[in-house]
Amino acid sequence: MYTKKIEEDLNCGVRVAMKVFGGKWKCCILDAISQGISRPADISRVITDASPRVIEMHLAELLFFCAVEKDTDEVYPKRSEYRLTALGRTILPVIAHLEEWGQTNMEFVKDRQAVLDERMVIGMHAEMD
Amino acid sequence: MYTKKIEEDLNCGVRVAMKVFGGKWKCCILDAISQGISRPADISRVITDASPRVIEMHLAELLFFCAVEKDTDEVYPKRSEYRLTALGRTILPVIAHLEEWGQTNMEFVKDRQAVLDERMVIGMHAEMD
DNA sequence: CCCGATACCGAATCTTTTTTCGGTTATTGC
DNA sequence: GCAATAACCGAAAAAAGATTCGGTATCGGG
Repeated sequence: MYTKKIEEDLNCGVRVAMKVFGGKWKCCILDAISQGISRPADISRVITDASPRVIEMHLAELLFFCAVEKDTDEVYPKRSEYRLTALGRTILPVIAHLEEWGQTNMEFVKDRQAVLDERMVIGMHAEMD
Repeated sequence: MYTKKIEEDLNCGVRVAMKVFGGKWKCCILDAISQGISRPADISRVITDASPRVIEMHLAELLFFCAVEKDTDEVYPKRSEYRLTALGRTILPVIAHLEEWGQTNMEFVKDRQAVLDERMVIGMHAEMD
């Protein structure tokens, strides 16, 4: 985990939520675990865009904030199983809400992003609209 | 806006949502605008922790993705008013959901964070739990 | 005529987050 | 005995994002 230089304000609900499940891949990880994909190696195989390292780090943070719990077989080959806690399960509907908004507006956002990408290639003339 | 080096995947709803309102202060800005605080200078006065510059940049992005619309008086002193678009209004319930989760779990998350902060001061001995 | 207000932009600098890469431990399969 | 697997950690490097600072423009008050 990181040591922050700038004091963070956890008096805002949105910030608190982002603290717990705001990492780049945390929603994907929680989603995978909720589907029964419980071992780190399996999660890595499902979320191929994320490096195994970041999945480890995110799992450690989710564990620390008690969104997931771990159960490790200490004999080798080590096998860990991650499961959602009661707290973790309360996050799922919030993620579902985010996911729904994103799915609804995906095409529009992609289109706008394409405009932006094009501008970067050409050289950023023209206005923002 | 920033030029990304790593190609981002906008096929995930959560990522799409975070793209549009995932900046550090975007939820606060949308909330302020929804309450009728429409001018940049006023938003800055309300969100004192954010620099005016980042508010400008976030407003530009919200504008680009059509979450807000702008209406500028081109005579000096320039006065701009930002309002939520129909799209922007659809974000509010999602933010409310995030905010609610955060409020519900604020004390718990703060407590865990305190454990982490303490560890940083002392020097990071001990396990993660 | 300078100072403050308003809006906004560019660029350097910092902080935070993610990625990459190498390592540890110990078992199983060849 | 060597490679593959599993989980995980540390540290450097890269990328993303936020902040700071200075600048533009123009009006109005003192």
